[in-house]
Amino acid sequence: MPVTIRDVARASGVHVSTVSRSFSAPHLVNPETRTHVLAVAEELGYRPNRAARALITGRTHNIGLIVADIANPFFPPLIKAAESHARSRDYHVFVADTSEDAGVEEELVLALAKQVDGILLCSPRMSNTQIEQLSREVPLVVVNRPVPGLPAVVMDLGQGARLAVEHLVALGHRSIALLGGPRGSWTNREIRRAATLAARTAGAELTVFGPNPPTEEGGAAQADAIARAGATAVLAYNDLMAVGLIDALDHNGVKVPDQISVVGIDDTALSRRIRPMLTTVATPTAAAGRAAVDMLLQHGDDRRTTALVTLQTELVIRDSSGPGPHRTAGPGRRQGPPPDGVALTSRE
Amino acid sequence: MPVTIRDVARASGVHVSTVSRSFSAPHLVNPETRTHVLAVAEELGYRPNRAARALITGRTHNIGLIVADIANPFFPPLIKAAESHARSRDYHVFVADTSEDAGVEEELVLALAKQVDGILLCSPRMSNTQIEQLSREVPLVVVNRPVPGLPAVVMDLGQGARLAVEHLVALGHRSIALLGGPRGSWTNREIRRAATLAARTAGAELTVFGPNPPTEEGGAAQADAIARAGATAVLAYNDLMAVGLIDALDHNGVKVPDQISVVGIDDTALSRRIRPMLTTVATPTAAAGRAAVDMLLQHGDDRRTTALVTLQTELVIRDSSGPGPHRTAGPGRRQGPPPDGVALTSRE
DNA sequence: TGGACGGCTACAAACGTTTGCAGCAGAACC
DNA sequence: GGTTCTGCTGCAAACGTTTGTAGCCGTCCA
Repeated sequence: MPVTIRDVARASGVHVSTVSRSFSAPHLVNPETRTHVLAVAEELGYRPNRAARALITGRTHNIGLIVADIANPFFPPLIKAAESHARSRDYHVFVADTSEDAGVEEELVLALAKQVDGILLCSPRMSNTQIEQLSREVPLVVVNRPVPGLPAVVMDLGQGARLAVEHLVALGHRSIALLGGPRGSWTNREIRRAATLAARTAGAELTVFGPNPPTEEGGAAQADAIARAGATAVLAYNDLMAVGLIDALDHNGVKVPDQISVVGIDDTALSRRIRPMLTTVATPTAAAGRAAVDMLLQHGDDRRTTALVTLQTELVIRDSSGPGPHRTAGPGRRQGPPPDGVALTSRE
Repeated sequence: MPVTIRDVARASGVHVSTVSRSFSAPHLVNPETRTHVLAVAEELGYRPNRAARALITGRTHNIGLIVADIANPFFPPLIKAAESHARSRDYHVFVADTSEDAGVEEELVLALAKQVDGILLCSPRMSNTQIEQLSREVPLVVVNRPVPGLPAVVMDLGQGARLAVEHLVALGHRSIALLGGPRGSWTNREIRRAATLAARTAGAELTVFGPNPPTEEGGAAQADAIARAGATAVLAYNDLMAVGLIDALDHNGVKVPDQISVVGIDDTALSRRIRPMLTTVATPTAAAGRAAVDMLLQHGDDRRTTALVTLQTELVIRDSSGPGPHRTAGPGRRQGPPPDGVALTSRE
């Protein structure tokens, strides 16, 4: 016995269409009538049925948000920001988790397609062509990967990786390991590309270890290989892997940063919580969530015109990176980007 | 130009009702007809419009999941488990975040009410009467709080707090601080009740510091007061606060566990990542998420009969708790519950 | 051989909205 | 005083499904 628009119409002595317009087209109805209708609706506790509305208007006022792994600390701030931003625009958010599986990803997009006005696809593992294909079923905004012809929000991790490598080289490291992320990740390729270039430019050697699952275990698993290879510094695909690596190194008696420097990526909450505090590349995840929602909601051609939003990253220097064997006189290692607090707040 | 049931009907030469039944009531349609219809539907890429289905059946096949703070590491595993479990039963999940605000909480329940078949209300900050009132609008399952007459899933944190206090007393602590959580949290009251009782029973003194926001800052803020009060051990409302506290103590030159022991609650991923690794009360969050979904989906009277599910907690002893001043001969502090790995997997 | 029945399908109403169109009153204009 | 216009409201169709009912045809049993 939920109260419908008809109940409100009856109780306020007007036609349903007038009630409808009182809500969705106020300028078409007499102000007096409208306030009366709204009062009655309020009293009856009327809430429009969005399914019915969706049926006729074709717009659900829902959006989908698909991530690889909710439990990965990179995503919650993004989800939180996207959800809250969407809600402020009267949209609700379906959240789904693919468990890093491209198949599940596709399935989820298809399953959600008819139920949402668009989908935020975060860090997809599918191929570009698959994504393009799906974008014909439902509007898509891709996060953390540029897909030709589709609106996307990416972090400039090329720059981030370059900053990280330059930082390590400046500290005196010449043999750097890149702890790679998952296969299929654009971010991973981008980091690899930029890090390789930066290392070559700076005259350092960079070795890639991977691909690996983007988890602590993935990082830990490469600890031996990296130590054995004689690298004195590591750039990890993300904070989680950096943490796993540091732990495994520590377990093997290798001290960070004394013997090996480790730099993470993402600046998740985790990076300030572990010891040594993690030097890492900060990515503006909350801003990315909001930007993606904005792109999705400004429908039509606009979406094409602002097709790619690139957000800046920055290096946050903490305690997990220290002097390397080739250290020359130079700036103190604490110099560089502003201290944590400032960096973190100013990024917003 | 999305393909509807009518397109399928036309293309396969049958009536729409036959198409509909081919999907939702297979036994009512001739097997041959059905396979043909399904083939045509597949070929056309037909996906039933859930809004339309919801309109007529009254069931949306969506559920709402409302949490206090997505970024709090306690919630992601719960969300993940709930989402995946719901999806396996062909339900999709709206996730929303209240920012620990009771007002937003109510608003969200109402906003979601018409759009879902039920809502999982996690760690609500509202009053019981408010919750009961809302449950007349939409089926509710409460997590982390028992509400009379409503189905609920709770963790036995009374037991957890007791175990923690007994552990600390066994280590020789007689002056214990309880780092309280947020006002309005049932869990907080429960912990307080059980810890107080356990301390009294064991002949120890327990002082409550709080309420506090359930964040690192909330924990850090009480570090001075706790140290000044001369407590030698602390039981914190959650891991996040424990971490903040440990950090602040460390910053003041107070060593954990040498000078003060700290025990957390929740066993979030964080607790194994920080140093010292956190002794904490493990809560089965993933199991809670699944149980809550199950309770919600077994509609009708059943929901009443299994109105309260209580999940067991257990103490996971790690490195943040150590001997206190009144240590007597006794079991080594490493004894007790099984080691991490076992405890963590067996809990599932 | 007639009737009952069972298996299958078509018909049409309904779900709760939105929205183009028509109608109506009064104001404004000439 | 007629016409046009404006502001408001009612009417009814439509959105894409589900589902109760009725109809058809063939089979079975007596």
